[in-house]
Amino acid sequence: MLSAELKRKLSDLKRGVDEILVEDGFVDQLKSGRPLTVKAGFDPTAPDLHLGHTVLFNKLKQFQSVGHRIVFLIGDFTGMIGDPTGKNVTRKTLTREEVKQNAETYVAQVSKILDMDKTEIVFNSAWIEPIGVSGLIRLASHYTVARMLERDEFQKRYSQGAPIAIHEFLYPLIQGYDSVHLKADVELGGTDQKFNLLVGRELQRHYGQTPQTVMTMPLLEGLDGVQKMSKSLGNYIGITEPAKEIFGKLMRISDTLMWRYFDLLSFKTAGEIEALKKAVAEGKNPRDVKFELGKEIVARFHGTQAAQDAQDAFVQQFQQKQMPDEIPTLRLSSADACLPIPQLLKQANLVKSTSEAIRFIRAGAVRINGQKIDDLNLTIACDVEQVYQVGKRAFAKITLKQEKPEPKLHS
RNA sequence: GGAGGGGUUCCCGAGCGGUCAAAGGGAGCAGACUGUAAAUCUGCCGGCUCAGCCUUCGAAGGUUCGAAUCCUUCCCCCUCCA
Repeated sequence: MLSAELKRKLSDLKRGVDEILVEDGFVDQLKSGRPLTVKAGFDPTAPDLHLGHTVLFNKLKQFQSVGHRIVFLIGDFTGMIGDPTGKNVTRKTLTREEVKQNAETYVAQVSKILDMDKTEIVFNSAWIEPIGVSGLIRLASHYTVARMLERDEFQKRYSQGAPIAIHEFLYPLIQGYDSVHLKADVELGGTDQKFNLLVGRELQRHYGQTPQTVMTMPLLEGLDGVQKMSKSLGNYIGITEPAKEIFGKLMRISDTLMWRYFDLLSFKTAGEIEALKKAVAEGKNPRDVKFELGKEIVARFHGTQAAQDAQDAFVQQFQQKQMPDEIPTLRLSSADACLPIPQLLKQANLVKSTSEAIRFIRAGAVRINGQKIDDLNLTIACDVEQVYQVGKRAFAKITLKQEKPEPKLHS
């Protein structure tokens, strides 16, 4: 029978988790009362973290705050192989310098969530390289092809006759060996990592260790609400983005998705979230609930004041349709006394091309000083400061200056 | 080693000598509506000195008045057999 305290610990740590393997083992570990070694591995490739990544960090943070030992593993060795999960996208091999730099960026960003003073950062090349080819072969002897093929991804590809390169088998093995080396008690990963994480258990058993507890965290959907959040799909919110940007993006997610974000990103208790749901069901405007989400997340990365400012600016700009307080000011130069509007917008980077500018003007999306314009041939005179707006979000205060043309040298 | 299929604009995918900057769908963007939601409707969706011109259909050559479409060589991907 579990004590009440243990039960509470367990359910706190289980919150938001997709799956725990094996829960009984985990309970035993918690019972022991000793600090657990909690491992999570990361590719050294993409140092730009987004909210999707933070789901995992939030969980690490939780472990850390109750006194467990966090090992932050940078997979610089495995990074050279490439995880089979993402099909067979060829990865560029990184130099040591690049890996180091990426790692530093990682640490800087993660420090918004984790206490880095209490976090150990390790690189798996440190122990994988020394074991050499013979070590690798010995390692490979601990696992069978049949077991490898159990992996969903491999099975699918194998039965479809799609290629599986041998080196792809090595990834889970090495990742598993990391757990052996670190004597990990718990390993966290995304649900897509389940297989790899389980290999770690298997290998630890072979090396006479108690198998680690595997905890998988759900993948956070991106802004579109369907595909997982990822940089390459462009449906992400980066944690280094400006406060207003994060706030604005969060406001644009659908009401349904909002609850998912609450579950995976908010530090509110399950009870608090339930209460919000109930309030909305009883007629509270979901927008206001979304405000709360936005503020909490922005505050995490930019502080409370910035969060409040972001909300105020948002209300002003979009609800009251006023111009934002801060509009970037630009000074552009022109060889002539005036410049056609499409060129001006392009030079100001409000549009990608003059063709795009023309399209926007035709669509009625361009305003000058709040006044919609429809004249494609409009030219802008020098020395007049005006506010240009393209679409709902892009603003710039621009003054055009006539510059003397470069004296042309006859060659 | 043998046989076959294929590389088209962000993605999928039609086109198979001129009417092709290239159908259709998706994504994206803008406009309307709103809560900057979602859904829906409308439009746009290579570039430019924009009623015209320039550059795109794996790469390079060639045939032709004219090629994404035909020919040659090369590169790459995939399937089946061994």
